[in-house]
Amino acid sequence: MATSDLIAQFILNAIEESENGFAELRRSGLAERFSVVPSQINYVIQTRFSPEHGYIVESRRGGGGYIKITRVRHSPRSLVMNTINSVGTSLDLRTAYAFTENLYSEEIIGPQIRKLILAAVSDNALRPVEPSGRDTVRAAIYKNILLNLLGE
Amino acid sequence: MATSDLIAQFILNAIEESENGFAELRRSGLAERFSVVPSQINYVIQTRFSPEHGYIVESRRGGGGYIKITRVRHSPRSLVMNTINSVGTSLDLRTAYAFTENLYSEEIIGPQIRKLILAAVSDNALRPVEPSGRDTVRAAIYKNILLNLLGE
DNA sequence: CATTTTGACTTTCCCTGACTATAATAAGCT
DNA sequence: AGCTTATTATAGTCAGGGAAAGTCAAAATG
Repeated sequence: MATSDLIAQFILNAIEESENGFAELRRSGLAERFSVVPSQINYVIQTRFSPEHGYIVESRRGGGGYIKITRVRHSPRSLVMNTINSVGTSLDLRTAYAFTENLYSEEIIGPQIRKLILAAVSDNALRPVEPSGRDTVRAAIYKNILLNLLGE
Repeated sequence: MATSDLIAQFILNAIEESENGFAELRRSGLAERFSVVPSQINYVIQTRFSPEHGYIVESRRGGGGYIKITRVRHSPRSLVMNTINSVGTSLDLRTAYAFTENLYSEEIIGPQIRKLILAAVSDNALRPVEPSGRDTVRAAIYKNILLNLLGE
Protein backbone atom coordinates (compact mmCIF):
# COMPACT_ATOMS: atom_id res chain seq x y z
CA MET A 1 0.00 0.00 0.00
CA ALA A 2 1.37 3.35 -0.99
CA THR A 3 2.21 5.92 1.65
CA SER A 4 -0.32 8.33 0.22
CA ASP A 5 -3.03 5.80 0.94
CA LEU A 6 -1.88 5.48 4.53
CA ILE A 7 -1.88 9.22 4.97
CA ALA A 8 -5.36 9.46 3.52
CA GLN A 9 -6.52 6.76 5.87
CA PHE A 10 -5.02 8.59 8.79
CA ILE A 11 -6.78 11.82 7.89
CA LEU A 12 -10.04 9.99 7.33
CA ASN A 13 -9.74 8.40 10.71
CA ALA A 14 -8.98 11.72 12.35
CA ILE A 15 -12.17 13.15 10.90
CA GLU A 16 -14.20 10.14 11.99
CA GLU A 17 -12.86 10.30 15.51
CA SER A 18 -13.58 13.97 15.79
CA GLU A 19 -16.76 15.31 17.25
CA ASN A 20 -17.29 18.17 14.87
CA GLY A 21 -16.69 16.44 11.59
CA PHE A 22 -13.36 18.01 10.85
CA ALA A 23 -9.68 17.40 11.45
CA GLU A 24 -7.15 20.09 12.09
CA LEU A 25 -3.67 19.01 11.17
CA ARG A 26 -0.15 20.31 11.00
CA ARG A 27 1.24 19.70 7.57
CA SER A 28 4.82 19.50 8.81
CA GLY A 29 3.93 17.16 11.65
CA LEU A 30 2.01 14.83 9.41
CA ALA A 31 4.85 14.79 6.92
CA GLU A 32 7.30 13.91 9.64
CA ARG A 33 5.10 11.16 11.04
CA PHE A 34 5.00 9.44 7.68
CA SER A 35 8.56 10.37 6.72
CA VAL A 36 7.61 12.22 3.57
CA VAL A 37 8.20 15.73 2.35
CA PRO A 38 5.52 18.21 3.36
CA SER A 39 4.28 18.77 -0.14
CA GLN A 40 3.14 15.18 -0.30
CA ILE A 41 0.45 16.12 2.18
CA ASN A 42 -0.83 18.59 -0.36
CA TYR A 43 -0.78 15.86 -2.95
CA VAL A 44 -2.85 13.58 -0.76
CA ILE A 45 -5.34 16.34 -0.07
CA GLN A 46 -5.63 17.29 -3.70
CA THR A 47 -6.16 13.74 -4.86
CA ARG A 48 -8.37 12.45 -2.05
CA PHE A 49 -10.03 15.30 -0.21
CA SER A 50 -11.18 17.54 -3.00
CA PRO A 51 -14.63 19.13 -3.06
CA GLU A 52 -15.66 16.33 -5.40
CA HIS A 53 -14.94 13.93 -2.57
CA GLY A 54 -17.15 16.00 -0.33
CA TYR A 55 -14.57 17.91 1.68
CA ILE A 56 -13.65 21.51 2.15
CA VAL A 57 -10.11 22.39 3.06
CA GLU A 58 -9.02 25.51 4.84
CA SER A 59 -5.54 26.40 5.95
CA ARG A 60 -3.29 29.02 7.29
CA ARG A 61 0.41 29.61 6.81
CA GLY A 62 2.95 31.07 9.12
CA GLY A 63 3.42 30.47 12.81
CA GLY A 64 0.73 28.27 14.25
CA GLY A 65 -0.36 27.31 10.75
CA TYR A 66 -2.71 24.42 10.16
CA ILE A 67 -4.79 22.53 7.63
CA LYS A 68 -8.42 21.96 8.44
CA ILE A 69 -10.36 19.35 6.54
CA THR A 70 -14.10 19.26 6.93
CA ARG A 71 -16.60 16.77 5.68
CA VAL A 72 -19.53 18.62 4.15
CA ARG A 73 -23.05 17.36 4.31
CA HIS A 74 -25.92 18.17 2.02
CA SER A 75 -29.46 16.96 1.96
CA PRO A 76 -29.69 13.82 -0.17
CA ARG A 77 -31.65 15.33 -2.99
CA SER A 78 -29.56 18.44 -3.31
CA LEU A 79 -26.39 16.39 -3.29
CA VAL A 80 -27.58 14.40 -6.26
CA MET A 81 -28.61 17.55 -8.05
CA ASN A 82 -25.39 19.28 -7.18
CA THR A 83 -23.46 16.34 -8.47
CA ILE A 84 -25.36 16.35 -11.73
CA ASN A 85 -24.67 20.03 -12.09
CA SER A 86 -21.00 19.56 -11.32
CA VAL A 87 -20.65 17.09 -14.14
CA GLY A 88 -20.16 19.14 -17.22
CA THR A 89 -19.71 17.70 -20.66
CA SER A 90 -16.61 15.84 -19.57
CA LEU A 91 -15.91 13.62 -16.59
CA ASP A 92 -12.66 11.83 -15.90
CA LEU A 93 -12.57 8.51 -14.14
CA ARG A 94 -11.05 9.81 -10.92
CA THR A 95 -13.71 12.43 -10.50
CA ALA A 96 -16.43 9.93 -11.28
CA TYR A 97 -15.05 7.75 -8.54
CA ALA A 98 -14.93 10.66 -6.14
CA PHE A 99 -18.54 11.65 -6.83
CA THR A 100 -19.75 8.10 -6.46
CA GLU A 101 -17.89 7.45 -3.24
CA ASN A 102 -19.34 10.65 -1.89
CA LEU A 103 -22.88 9.59 -2.74
CA TYR A 104 -22.21 6.24 -1.20
CA SER A 105 -20.72 7.51 2.03
CA GLU A 106 -23.67 9.87 2.38
CA GLU A 107 -25.87 6.80 2.04
CA ILE A 108 -27.73 8.20 -0.91
CA ILE A 109 -26.90 5.11 -2.88
CA GLY A 110 -26.27 1.61 -1.63
CA PRO A 111 -23.44 -0.75 -2.47
CA GLN A 112 -25.21 -2.25 -5.43
CA ILE A 113 -25.96 1.00 -7.16
CA ARG A 114 -22.46 2.20 -6.42
CA LYS A 115 -21.13 -0.84 -8.19
CA LEU A 116 -23.48 -0.37 -11.08
CA ILE A 117 -22.42 3.23 -11.59
CA LEU A 118 -18.72 2.48 -11.37
CA ALA A 119 -19.11 -0.46 -13.72
CA ALA A 120 -21.03 1.64 -16.22
CA VAL A 121 -18.46 4.42 -16.43
CA SER A 122 -15.25 2.44 -15.96
CA ASP A 123 -12.61 2.37 -18.65
CA ASN A 124 -13.40 -1.29 -19.04
CA ALA A 125 -16.94 -0.48 -20.05
CA LEU A 126 -15.82 2.30 -22.34
CA ARG A 127 -13.15 0.25 -24.02
CA PRO A 128 -14.74 0.57 -27.48
CA VAL A 129 -14.67 4.35 -27.17
CA GLU A 130 -11.50 6.11 -28.21
CA PRO A 131 -9.59 7.21 -25.11
CA SER A 132 -9.83 10.84 -26.13
CA GLY A 133 -13.62 10.61 -26.22
CA ARG A 134 -14.21 8.62 -23.08
CA ASP A 135 -14.64 11.48 -20.65
CA THR A 136 -17.41 12.94 -22.75
CA VAL A 137 -19.28 9.66 -22.93
CA ARG A 138 -18.66 9.08 -19.26
CA ALA A 139 -20.24 12.40 -18.40
CA ALA A 140 -23.35 11.65 -20.43
CA ILE A 141 -23.81 8.22 -18.90
CA TYR A 142 -23.15 9.45 -15.41
CA LYS A 143 -25.66 12.25 -15.61
CA ASN A 144 -28.26 10.02 -17.16
CA ILE A 145 -27.99 7.49 -14.37
CA LEU A 146 -28.21 10.16 -11.69
CA LEU A 147 -31.20 11.75 -13.34
CA ASN A 148 -33.00 8.45 -13.25
CA LEU A 149 -32.03 8.07 -9.65
CA LEU A 150 -33.83 11.29 -8.87
CA GLY A 151 -37.07 10.47 -10.60
CA GLU A 152 -38.07 7.69 -8.28
CA MET B 1 2.29 -26.25 -22.41
CA ALA B 2 2.57 -22.61 -23.23
CA THR B 3 3.83 -20.19 -20.65
CA SER B 4 0.59 -18.26 -20.88
CA ASP B 5 -1.25 -21.33 -19.68
CA LEU B 6 1.09 -21.65 -16.73
CA ILE B 7 0.56 -18.04 -15.82
CA ALA B 8 -3.19 -18.48 -16.09
CA GLN B 9 -2.94 -21.53 -13.89
CA PHE B 10 -0.95 -19.58 -11.35
CA ILE B 11 -3.49 -16.80 -11.24
CA LEU B 12 -6.36 -19.22 -10.97
CA ASN B 13 -4.63 -20.92 -8.10
CA ALA B 14 -4.01 -17.62 -6.37
CA ILE B 15 -7.70 -16.84 -6.57
CA GLU B 16 -8.63 -20.27 -5.25
CA GLU B 17 -6.25 -20.00 -2.35
CA SER B 18 -7.52 -16.59 -1.42
CA GLU B 19 -10.22 -16.03 1.12
CA ASN B 20 -12.05 -13.27 -0.66
CA GLY B 21 -12.22 -14.68 -4.14
CA PHE B 22 -9.70 -12.37 -5.68
CA ALA B 23 -5.99 -12.21 -6.33
CA GLU B 24 -3.98 -9.05 -6.14
CA LEU B 25 -0.86 -9.27 -8.21
CA ARG B 26 2.08 -7.21 -9.27
CA ARG B 27 2.40 -7.33 -12.98
CA SER B 28 6.15 -6.83 -12.90
CA GLY B 29 6.65 -9.49 -10.26
CA LEU B 30 4.57 -12.02 -12.09
CA ALA B 31 6.42 -11.32 -15.31
CA GLU B 32 9.71 -11.82 -13.59
CA ARG B 33 8.63 -15.05 -11.95
CA PHE B 34 7.77 -16.55 -15.31
CA SER B 35 10.60 -14.83 -17.15
CA VAL B 36 8.37 -13.09 -19.61
CA VAL B 37 7.91 -9.52 -20.59
CA PRO B 38 5.33 -7.67 -18.47
CA SER B 39 2.90 -7.11 -21.29
CA GLN B 40 2.41 -10.84 -21.57
CA ILE B 41 0.52 -10.67 -18.31
CA ASN B 42 -1.94 -8.37 -20.05
CA TYR B 43 -2.22 -10.88 -22.83
CA VAL B 44 -3.04 -13.67 -20.41
CA ILE B 45 -5.64 -11.53 -18.69
CA GLN B 46 -7.23 -10.48 -21.94
CA THR B 47 -7.46 -13.99 -23.31
CA ARG B 48 -8.34 -15.91 -20.16
CA PHE B 49 -9.85 -13.59 -17.60
CA SER B 50 -12.34 -11.65 -19.67
CA PRO B 51 -15.86 -10.75 -18.56
CA GLU B 52 -17.11 -13.68 -20.62
CA HIS B 53 -15.00 -15.89 -18.42
CA GLY B 54 -16.55 -14.35 -15.37
CA TYR B 55 -13.74 -12.18 -14.07
CA ILE B 56 -13.49 -8.58 -13.03
CA VAL B 57 -10.11 -6.97 -13.49
CA GLU B 58 -9.09 -3.77 -11.75
CA SER B 59 -5.68 -2.17 -11.62
CA ARG B 60 -3.65 0.81 -10.64
CA ARG B 61 -0.51 2.22 -12.17
CA GLY B 62 2.37 4.06 -10.60
CA GLY B 63 4.08 3.41 -7.33
CA GLY B 64 2.35 0.65 -5.41
CA GLY B 65 0.53 -0.43 -8.54
CA TYR B 66 -1.29 -3.75 -8.78
CA ILE B 67 -3.67 -5.88 -10.78
CA LYS B 68 -6.66 -7.30 -8.99
CA ILE B 69 -8.57 -10.17 -10.52
CA THR B 70 -11.87 -11.19 -9.02
CA ARG B 71 -13.81 -14.28 -9.89
CA VAL B 72 -17.50 -13.62 -9.91
CA ARG B 73 -19.19 -16.11 -7.75
CA HIS B 74 -22.01 -17.90 -9.42
CA SER B 75 -22.24 -21.00 -11.53
CA PRO B 76 -21.32 -20.57 -15.16
CA ARG B 77 -24.75 -21.81 -16.07
CA SER B 78 -26.44 -18.89 -14.39
CA LEU B 79 -28.76 -16.62 -16.25
CA VAL B 80 -26.35 -13.75 -15.78
CA MET B 81 -23.42 -15.50 -17.37
CA ASN B 82 -25.64 -16.71 -20.16
CA THR B 83 -26.77 -13.18 -20.74
CA ILE B 84 -23.26 -11.83 -20.77
CA ASN B 85 -22.19 -14.43 -23.23
CA SER B 86 -25.23 -13.79 -25.41
CA VAL B 87 -24.43 -10.14 -25.72
CA GLY B 88 -21.33 -10.47 -27.85
CA THR B 89 -19.66 -7.34 -29.15
CA SER B 90 -22.78 -5.51 -30.22
CA LEU B 91 -26.10 -4.90 -28.51
CA ASP B 92 -29.00 -2.90 -29.84
CA LEU B 93 -31.39 -1.09 -27.57
CA ARG B 94 -34.31 -3.44 -28.13
CA THR B 95 -32.28 -6.47 -27.21
CA ALA B 96 -30.89 -4.71 -24.16
CA TYR B 97 -34.46 -4.09 -23.08
CA ALA B 98 -35.38 -7.71 -23.65
CA PHE B 99 -32.42 -9.03 -21.68
CA THR B 100 -33.10 -6.66 -18.85
CA GLU B 101 -36.79 -7.52 -18.69
CA ASN B 102 -35.84 -11.14 -18.55
CA LEU B 103 -33.49 -10.57 -15.61
CA TYR B 104 -36.21 -8.59 -13.94
CA SER B 105 -38.92 -11.15 -14.41
CA GLU B 106 -36.58 -13.82 -13.08
CA GLU B 107 -36.13 -11.59 -10.05
CA ILE B 108 -32.39 -11.37 -10.42
CA ILE B 109 -32.59 -7.60 -10.40
CA GLY B 110 -35.12 -5.27 -8.80
CA PRO B 111 -37.03 -2.38 -10.34
CA GLN B 112 -34.47 0.28 -9.48
CA ILE B 113 -31.52 -1.60 -10.88
CA ARG B 114 -33.53 -2.38 -13.97
CA LYS B 115 -34.20 1.29 -14.41
CA LEU B 116 -30.60 2.30 -13.91
CA ILE B 117 -29.24 -0.31 -16.30
CA LEU B 118 -31.53 0.97 -18.97
CA ALA B 119 -30.53 4.52 -18.14
CA ALA B 120 -26.87 3.62 -18.52
CA VAL B 121 -27.25 2.08 -21.96
CA SER B 122 -29.99 4.31 -23.35
CA ASP B 123 -29.42 6.32 -26.48
CA ASN B 124 -29.65 9.40 -24.35
CA ALA B 125 -26.68 8.28 -22.27
CA LEU B 126 -24.77 7.38 -25.42
CA ARG B 127 -25.53 10.60 -27.23
CA PRO B 128 -21.86 11.59 -27.56
CA VAL B 129 -21.17 8.33 -29.34
CA GLU B 130 -21.83 8.38 -33.04
CA PRO B 131 -24.95 6.30 -33.74
CA SER B 132 -23.06 3.72 -35.76
CA GLY B 133 -20.86 2.92 -32.79
CA ARG B 134 -23.46 2.88 -30.06
CA ASP B 135 -24.32 -0.79 -30.11
CA THR B 136 -20.70 -1.71 -29.57
CA VAL B 137 -20.34 0.60 -26.62
CA ARG B 138 -23.69 -0.52 -25.30
CA ALA B 139 -22.57 -4.11 -25.35
CA ALA B 140 -19.40 -3.36 -23.40
CA ILE B 141 -21.23 -1.32 -20.80
CA TYR B 142 -24.01 -3.84 -20.45
CA LYS B 143 -21.68 -6.75 -19.90
CA ASN B 144 -19.59 -4.83 -17.45
CA ILE B 145 -22.58 -3.80 -15.38
CA LEU B 146 -23.97 -7.28 -15.21
CA LEU B 147 -20.66 -8.76 -14.26
CA ASN B 148 -19.97 -6.27 -11.52
CA LEU B 149 -23.45 -6.32 -10.16
CA LEU B 150 -23.25 -10.00 -9.39
CA GLY B 151 -19.78 -10.04 -7.95
CA GLU B 152 -21.01 -8.77 -4.65
C1' DC C 1 -2.94 -19.28 -39.76
C1' DA C 2 -4.10 -18.83 -34.97
C1' DT C 3 -1.82 -18.20 -30.84
C1' DT C 4 1.92 -16.71 -28.23
C1' DT C 5 5.80 -13.82 -27.18
C1' DT C 6 8.37 -9.65 -27.39
C1' DG C 7 9.69 -4.77 -27.10
C1' DA C 8 9.07 0.05 -27.98
C1' DC C 9 6.26 3.60 -26.61
C1' DT C 10 2.42 5.73 -23.65
C1' DT C 11 -0.13 6.83 -19.53
C1' DT C 12 -0.95 7.12 -14.72
C1' DC C 13 0.35 7.72 -10.17
C1' DC C 14 3.53 8.52 -6.35
C1' DC C 15 7.12 11.09 -4.34
C1' DT C 16 10.63 14.78 -3.95
C1' DG C 17 12.81 19.29 -3.81
C1' DA C 18 13.42 23.98 -5.05
C1' DC C 19 11.13 28.07 -4.87
C1' DT C 20 7.23 31.14 -3.35
C1' DA C 21 3.70 33.11 -0.16
C1' DT C 22 1.88 34.24 4.26
C1' DA C 23 1.48 34.77 9.31
C1' DA C 24 3.34 35.39 13.95
C1' DT C 25 6.95 37.02 16.69
C1' DA C 26 11.05 39.45 17.84
C1' DA C 27 13.98 43.32 17.26
C1' DG C 28 14.89 48.15 16.26
C1' DC C 29 13.72 52.84 15.96
C1' DT C 30 11.38 57.26 17.00
C1' DA D 1 4.42 52.97 23.76
C1' DG D 2 3.74 52.54 18.97
C1' DC D 3 5.37 51.83 14.44
C1' DT D 4 8.48 49.47 11.16
C1' DT D 5 11.47 45.95 9.87
C1' DA D 6 13.76 41.44 10.30
C1' DT D 7 13.35 36.68 11.52
C1' DT D 8 11.28 32.54 11.91
C1' DA D 9 7.66 29.22 11.20
C1' DT D 10 4.42 27.48 8.50
C1' DA D 11 1.82 26.26 4.22
C1' DG D 12 1.37 26.43 -1.24
C1' DT D 13 2.90 25.66 -6.08
C1' DC D 14 5.00 23.53 -9.73
C1' DA D 15 8.00 20.91 -12.48
C1' DG D 16 10.33 16.68 -12.76
C1' DG D 17 11.99 11.91 -11.75
C1' DG D 18 10.81 7.26 -11.03
C1' DA D 19 7.76 3.28 -10.53
C1' DA D 20 4.39 0.84 -12.00
C1' DA D 21 0.69 -0.72 -15.54
C1' DG D 22 -1.44 -0.20 -20.55
C1' DT D 23 -1.32 -0.36 -25.71
C1' DC D 24 -0.20 -1.98 -30.03
C1' DA D 25 1.79 -4.20 -33.66
C1' DA D 26 5.55 -6.93 -35.30
C1' DA D 27 8.07 -11.26 -34.78
C1' DA D 28 8.18 -15.98 -33.38
C1' DT D 29 6.05 -20.32 -32.62
C1' DG D 30 3.41 -24.51 -33.17
